[in-house]
Formats: sequence, C-alpha cells, structure tokens
Amino acid sequence: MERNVTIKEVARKAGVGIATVSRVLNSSARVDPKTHARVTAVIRRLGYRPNAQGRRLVKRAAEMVCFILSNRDFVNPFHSGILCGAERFLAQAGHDVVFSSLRYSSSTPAAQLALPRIVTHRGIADGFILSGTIYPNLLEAVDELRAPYVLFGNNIVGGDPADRELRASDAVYYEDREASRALVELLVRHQHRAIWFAADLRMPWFYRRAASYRAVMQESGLPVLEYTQPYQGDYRDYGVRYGEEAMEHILGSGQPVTAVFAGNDGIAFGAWKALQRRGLRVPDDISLVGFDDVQEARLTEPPLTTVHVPTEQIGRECGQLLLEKLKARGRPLPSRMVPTTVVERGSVAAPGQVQSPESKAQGQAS
Amino acid sequence: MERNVTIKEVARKAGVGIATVSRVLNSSARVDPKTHARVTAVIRRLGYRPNAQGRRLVKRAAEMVCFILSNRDFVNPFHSGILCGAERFLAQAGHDVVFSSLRYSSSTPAAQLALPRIVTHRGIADGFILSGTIYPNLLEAVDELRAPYVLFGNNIVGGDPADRELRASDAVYYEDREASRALVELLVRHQHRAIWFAADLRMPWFYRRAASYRAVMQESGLPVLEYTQPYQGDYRDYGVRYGEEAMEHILGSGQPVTAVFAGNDGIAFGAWKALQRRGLRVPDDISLVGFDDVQEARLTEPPLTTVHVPTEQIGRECGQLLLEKLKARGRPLPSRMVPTTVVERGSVAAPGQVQSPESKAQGQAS
DNA sequence: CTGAAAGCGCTTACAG
DNA sequence: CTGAAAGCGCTTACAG
Repeated sequence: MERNVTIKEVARKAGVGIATVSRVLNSSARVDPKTHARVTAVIRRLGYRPNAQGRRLVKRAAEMVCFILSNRDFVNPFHSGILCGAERFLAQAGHDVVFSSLRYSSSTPAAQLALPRIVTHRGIADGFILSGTIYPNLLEAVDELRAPYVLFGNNIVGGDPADRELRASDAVYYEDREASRALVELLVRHQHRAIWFAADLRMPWFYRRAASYRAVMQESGLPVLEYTQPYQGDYRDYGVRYGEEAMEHILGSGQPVTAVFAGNDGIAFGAWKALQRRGLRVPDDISLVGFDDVQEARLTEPPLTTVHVPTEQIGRECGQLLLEKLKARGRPLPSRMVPTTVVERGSVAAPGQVQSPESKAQGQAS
Repeated sequence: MERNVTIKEVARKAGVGIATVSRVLNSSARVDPKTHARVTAVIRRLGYRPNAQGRRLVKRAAEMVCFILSNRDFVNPFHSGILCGAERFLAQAGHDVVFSSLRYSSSTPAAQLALPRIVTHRGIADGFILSGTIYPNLLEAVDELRAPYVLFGNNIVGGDPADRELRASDAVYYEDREASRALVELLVRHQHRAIWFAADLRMPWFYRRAASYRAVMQESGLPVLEYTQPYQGDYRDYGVRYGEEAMEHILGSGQPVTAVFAGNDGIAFGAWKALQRRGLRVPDDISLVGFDDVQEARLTEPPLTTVHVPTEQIGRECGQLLLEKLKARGRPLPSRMVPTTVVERGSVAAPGQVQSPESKAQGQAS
C-alpha cells in the first residue's frame, strides 16, 4: 500500500490520456459517459488520490486559508469562539480552512522570528487570519511577507497603550469603549460611588476599558480607584488569580468599595472567590461586573453582569474580510467594528440592598 | 505588490543559476559566501517567498501533518487539550502542524462523505490524527483513503457499545475501565450502598464506565441503579443539562440514593445544580463523582472527586504514533493506552457524615 | 563552488 | 469528446 499512484498510471490503465483523467477528476469538461465510467472505475480500483501539489502549481492558488492563533492555547474559549466563527463562514464559502498555532517572544527582532512555513511560503495557504496576542515584532514580520492577511485587532499589544490607535485597515475589532462606559454608568445608576477598576493596564484592551471607567468616574465626580498591578500569572486561568489578588488588595486598602469593574470575567471570578473567602456576598455586600461573557458567567449564583462579546461573529467578519482581501490584490481594506452589549444579570445591586432569597436558591455548581 | 516572484527571477537578478538560489534557501550545500550574500540580498529586496508547491512536488512530502477534530467544537476543552499536546510534540519534532475541523452525519454512506481536501488529496498533509466523534462511516471512508493516520480511539461511536472492542492498531486510548472501577470502589469503601450511575449508554465511553460500575456493584452485592436516558442536548454544555435531568429523575424515583457516579464532570455539575435547587448539599447529603477532571472540577465548593484524564499526554502519544506511522509505510502499529488516575477531592463522604466548616470556606465563584 | 537539465504531478489551451 | 505537449516552481543528481 501507499504506493504513489499518479494520474499517469490511472490514464494508462484506463487507456486514456492524462488530460481526460484530469477532466473526470474536476468535472471540468464534458467527458463521454463510457470513458467517464471506465476512468472512475480505475481510480477506485487503484485507490488513486490526486496530488494537490500539481494542481496548486498550475492554479497558482492553494484554495486554502489559515487561521493563526499566536501565543494562546486553543483551550482559550474566547479565541476558540472566533476560530469557530471564521471556520464556519469560510467553509460555507467553499474554502478549506486550517488552523495553526504560533509561539513567539515579543522581544525577538522581527527578522529573526521563526514563522511557520504556512505563512512564510507561498502556496500552502492563500492568506491568513492573525489572532491571539500580537506584538509589534510579529506585525512587522508579517507585513514583510506581503502576503494577504487580516487581523483580529483587539489583542495587539506593545508600545504605550495610551498611544495605540486602532488600525484603520485589514482588521476586525469588537467594541470596547462604549460598552465599558455603559457598564460603569450602570454601576453609577445603582448609586455606587466607591467603584474600583481591576486589570493590568499594559494590555490595551484593559487600558481601553480603564479609560472609559475613568471618564465616567470623572464626569460623575467620583474618585478613580484602581488596582492595576502587572499580571504575572498564566493566561490559562484567564485572570482568576489576578482577580483574587486585586480583591485582596482592595479589601485591605482601607479605601471604600461597593462595586468592582473587573477587566474581564476571569478577574471577576477571582475577585468573587476572594470575597467568598471573607464571607462577603455578591451583590449584597459588593457588586461585581466583568467583560467578555464567557460561558461560566451564566453559571455563577447569581449570574454575572458583564459585556457580551460575540466571538463567533468576530470570526465571521474576519473570514469575510480575508475573502475580500484575497480579491483586493494587496489594496488595504477598511477595518470593521463588531458591536457588543451589556448583559445585566444578577451581580449588581444598590449598595446595602439585599437579594431576595428566591434567586439565591439557584444552582451554581461550577 | 503581490507579484509572483519566482526562484528564476531571483537567480537572474543575482546573476546565478536557480540551483544556487535553491542551495541558499535550503543551506543544502556549501555556497561561496559572496554568492550567498548576493543571493540573500536579492531575496530580501524582491520580497521573495518560495513556493512550497515546487519543493513538495520534488520531495514527495508536504512536511506537514494535520490534526482533525470531527463533529466537535474547538471550544471543547477536552479535545483542545489533546490538540495542544499533539501540536507541542509535533512542532518540537520539527513538523508543521495544522488543524482542521470536520462536520459530518453518521448516516451518510462512507462513499458520499465530503471529506476536506487535506485528507482526500495527497501532498497537502503527509498524515493525520483523527479525533472527535468517530462513526463507522467516517472510519470506513478514511480507511479507503489508504493515507497514514492514527486515531484518538475513546470516541469511536456506533454499533452496539457492548460489542465494541478497542482497535488493536493505530489508535491511542485513555484508560477507562479500571479508573471507573476504582471510583465506584471508593464510594463503596465510604459505606455507600445506594450508588447511582448516570449517563447515556449509547456513548461507548459511558458504556465502559457503566460496565465497570455494574461489575463492582454486583461483586459488592449492591443494587444496580442507573439513569441512562438517551441524551438529546447540545454537546457544548458537556452534559450539564443531562445531569440536571438525571438528578431530578433520581430524586423523584422514590429509590434510595446516597451517591452518584456521573458519567463525566459536566453531568456531575448538572446533578449538583439540581441538588442545590432542592437545598441538598454535596457531600453532606449526597456524594458525587465525575470523570475527566475538567478545569472547573477544582473550582466547585467542595472540589469534585473525579478521574484525571491527561489530555495533553494523549495528544503527545497521538503525535508520536503518527510519526512512527509515517515511517511504517502502512504497516499497522500497536495501539497505546494512556493511564488515568482517580483524584480524590471533597465531593465524597460517608452517608450522613458532615464536612468540617473549614473546608466549606473555600472559594467557588465560577 | 556552480549551472543546465531532468523531473516531481498536475491543468489547460491547442489541435484534431 | 480526446490526446500530446507546454508549463506551473521548485530540488537534485550530474558534469564541470
């Protein structure tokens, strides 16, 4: 087994030319039904599998695109969601999609970055979607390639986050700032005055959320209260550890606190754990909001008020933009912004207000 | 931009033959340093990206393998773990790895299955790992291909699970039966006599767990108590809904119950939710064990006693087996079994025994 | 150390 | 409807 049956051999055994076999394979032209049957039979009998290399070489296209997740595990539910969305869209548009992961250090000079062949070489994939954590060196290396690609933009990291402008072209973003404003305004509307923000501001997505938080606090004449220590932990816990540290710090700071805006749901869960350890309840003692709306956000008791980020839709937009990019022959395409929505659940109440016992009876195992 | 710079053009501009450019590209033979520098400069200046098609055609190998996840989302943490393990191993062994998802119906005849080009065609990937839910029709279609592949075997579905033997070749399994025995024996050791099992037995992995459960119960002279309704829900909730239904049924059955062996952790979490809704506590009122050791199993209060399945290691073994398979030129290779371990946490106690208040103070948000 | 040439397995005008 | 031939972009003996 595993012999290399080629189109030539099929042609010989079927008593036809290789062109005819090719036509049968691609149903590209009318072939006499009898000939067709004969060729098909030989293909089956020989277990012939066409070599895509040959076709691709002639076609000058791989008819395949790649989704690249950099410095993140596939287990990350956020990026997995984007990935699924892109895959569905592109598959349904008739493209083979393939995923690849990429690990790199932000300090390696762009020229030294060891990128996988699927992006450095022509012909394996026609274009790619870049997702995950994207540092400037990666961006530079990828631009050097002059290959068609689009970006999931929210996770571009590096440089001063305050200066970071959204890329005007070839990127898909989800809306960050307005949703964060709405979240803080929700807290203010519930009479909270001692509202903390907790997240590592070196991450631009957290920075943008913090900026909205500060703006609302200042407009409302409230004090800015932040825990913004650099995050050392493993991203795999999605910030849970960070949230614990943050809450410990806040409770031990001697400053007032009635509500916490956690930079993402993981941080919120961590903060929640710290509260529980102290015997404090959400939202009775402290209100808590997160960001992302991961699956677990519905499972806590009470469920978490947070911002829903439609990851699948982000993926679809990435796929769509890439397809356009492939046709655009290198012309830059305008970036896109996917809207997000605040979803109010049970983790916010006015300070001092107590929840009805009924809603407490809900399940919360994991 | 995006012009197709070829090796020929580089050669011409550098005033050398294409063979020399190829040598520079692959550092395959000694090249005069001066020539080397000249060629490198031209490559950079032209932004030349080698076309992998050409190389692959000559090499008769893609130097790339594919991990295929069938009928599962990448968001599934279990399969993501396997995937990460395979990726790490293969990448470190110098192979490009790429992932592909595959959706199919178990009722489509094998011959009609629309498999992606990456498996049907030669030359895109040299071999693949098949994971996810695998029905007989897929297996048949894939065997037809006579392409080098290995299988993650635990999720092969279809036919009578009671008759299903583990594949003797080209598959990686994790240990199921002994771990399940140990789990039930643990419950028995804690003096439980009314021990239920809950899972859909059409899934062979659940069937194997149930078989071990029955064996231990019979050996111990205890009654077999099972909830085994077919599962209609979405696999994305990993069985949580099923667990709720199961627990409702059990509690409403009028039969005794002091412990439940849930087919997996998701089912355990669902059962737990149902218990909480009734105001019942784990393990004070009912002991609960799961299977898989998903991340959330550590986060419940108390954390869940379950069986740890080392998904990353399973992935590594799959990668390793595939590499051997590639060398084996079609010869079948013996299957492998990855060991699992029962991890005792806090969700089991003797019937009626109450937990210390201290362990209750642990966090459980999320 | 280097180049001309053959050949990898296809597709596609072109001619019949 | 069909076949012989050119050519896609590489690598690799072979000869120098």
